[in-house]
Amino acid sequence: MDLRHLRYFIAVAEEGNLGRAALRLHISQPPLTRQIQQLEDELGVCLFRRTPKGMELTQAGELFLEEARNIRAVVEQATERTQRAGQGKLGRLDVAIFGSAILDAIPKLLLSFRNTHPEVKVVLHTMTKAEQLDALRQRRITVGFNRMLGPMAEIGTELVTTESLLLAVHERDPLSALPAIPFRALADNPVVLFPTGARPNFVDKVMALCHERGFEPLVSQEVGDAVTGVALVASGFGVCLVPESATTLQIPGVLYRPFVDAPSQAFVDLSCVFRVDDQSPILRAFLDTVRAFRERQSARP
Amino acid sequence: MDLRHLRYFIAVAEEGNLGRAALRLHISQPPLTRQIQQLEDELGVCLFRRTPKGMELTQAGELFLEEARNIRAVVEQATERTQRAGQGKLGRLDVAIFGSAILDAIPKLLLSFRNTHPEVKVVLHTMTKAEQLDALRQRRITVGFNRMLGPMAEIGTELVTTESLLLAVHERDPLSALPAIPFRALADNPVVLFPTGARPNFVDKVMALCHERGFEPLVSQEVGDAVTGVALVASGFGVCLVPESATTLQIPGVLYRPFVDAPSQAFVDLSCVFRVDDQSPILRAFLDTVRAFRERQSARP
DNA sequence: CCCGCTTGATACCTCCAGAGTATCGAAAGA
DNA sequence: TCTTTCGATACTCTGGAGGTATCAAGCGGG
Repeated sequence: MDLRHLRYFIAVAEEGNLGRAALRLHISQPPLTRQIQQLEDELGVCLFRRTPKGMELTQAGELFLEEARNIRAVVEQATERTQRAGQGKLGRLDVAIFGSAILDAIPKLLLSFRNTHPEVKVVLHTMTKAEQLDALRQRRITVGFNRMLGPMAEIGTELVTTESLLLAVHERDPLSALPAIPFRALADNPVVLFPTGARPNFVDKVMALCHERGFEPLVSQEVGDAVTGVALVASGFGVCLVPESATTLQIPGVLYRPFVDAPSQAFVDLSCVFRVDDQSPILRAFLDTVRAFRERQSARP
Repeated sequence: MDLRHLRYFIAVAEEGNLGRAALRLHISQPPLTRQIQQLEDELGVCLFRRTPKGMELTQAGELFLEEARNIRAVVEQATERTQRAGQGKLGRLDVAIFGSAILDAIPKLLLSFRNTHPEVKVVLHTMTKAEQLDALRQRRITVGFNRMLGPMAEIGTELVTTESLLLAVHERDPLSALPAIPFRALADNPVVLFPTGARPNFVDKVMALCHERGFEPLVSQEVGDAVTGVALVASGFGVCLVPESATTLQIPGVLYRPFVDAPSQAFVDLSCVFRVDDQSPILRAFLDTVRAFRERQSARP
């Protein structure tokens, strides 16, 4: 049996007459006769009463008509859903994020994607950078977010946003009296650094900036993420270099200050990572959203 | 799109490899390649990732796999149900009965049919003989039950059972003292006759039997059906000729007696009627049940 | 009562699409 | 580097879907 048989059968049942059905199907009457006979033979069931007035459905035929219409509807729905999936409008997107990155850009980005692709289920996974790359290779995630990403084989990156560095200081720290901090202040004040873990990371960035200026920072503590770092600042562990978005964290006692001498490399990027060979339409749609987001950001800084 | 495409697609998805899928489908690999390409072109969606290891489903492909399996199941179920309908095992049978015939044979018959064809919904309609014939012609019913049926154009009959005539008498009627009644007694006792309505009927039968013996029955009342007739006997209206099955009506004060001289034509038949041109498998199955029932009846009288 | 119209069925032909054979190119493993 | 395994392509062939012509049966009108 074939979908053609069903199409023909429905036409004959609805027209009640081979000639008119053939007309509607844009074929001639004899092949239609044969296709209906073939269908009946294959089912082993008589579907029509042949009368001089036309074709009348038998009881079995009436039942089969319902079934045939149902099959047709199911097939149509299946193709429609598959096409939406093929356009990246239906499905699932597994996204990896790192501990404290959910501060500013990522929620906005995910919200924007959700608005344009309401039928895509976005699943979030918290992972370190190394775990993200592993998960990408195993296809457990489709896209990851991270900072300080170097070029990697098989992995593509797309910049989300670039943030300048700020210094988190305690309100009772004398530095907080200054509206902007000179970078060298890091040589004399204990600094909380993050994250520990896979290199290259934010710590390297800060160390490089200091070495560039010919001094060694006074490291008081290394922690896992920005939230912990700012918490330690609140407890008097010293100061902490954080990306702009960390200012979302309003912790009592902590103030954020820019650098007065704004070093040219005192910026940190947030990018997303994905397999370069991944042609998934959902990923493509997501990357489009990322690009649109970045353009909107740079348009009104 | 074609059911063949779905079959091929499912095979490739399950084997993960064109070669093995082709083997399983008993075709060679190149046509399979083309059919899958065709399916993808038609949907406008990429369903597989081609890798050197084989064919991996994309996300859209996975969704379509579920849909395809579902379609296959729906089609299978449709053919299966249609085939059962074609064998008369699934569907609906509209049956006409007359007022008081539901006494003995018909309930047993319907019960027996219900046991062998549990998925056929039997719908009962109460109709007079003339209404039954009309309804048959308009296909509002498939089979009817009645007595005293002559040959009719386009209508076939199948004998259900033949019952001998009994006389219903009141227990205070002197006739009730006799274990069997002489037929001539009808000449001297008031008789309740039924039914009124379309000829030929049971009344004609009784009149003919009397005339055959050269007397005219003393008619006290004509009524519509056996139940009313027996009720009148209970009220002292006289005697009433009834078919054997009426003895199921156990009304206080009414006794049933056979005729002592059992006239050879003192039998009345119950038949079913149907369109001779009706090839419906449910009707055929029902008529088979009727024949089997009659044979069982005549085997142990 | 016959003729014409409508209905589905049959015979025969044509041609396309699905299936087969041979072969290629790419990637992974020995 | 060579071999194996995978999918893709080019070419050919054949079965079956579709077309034309025609038939047989039943109904309605003259």
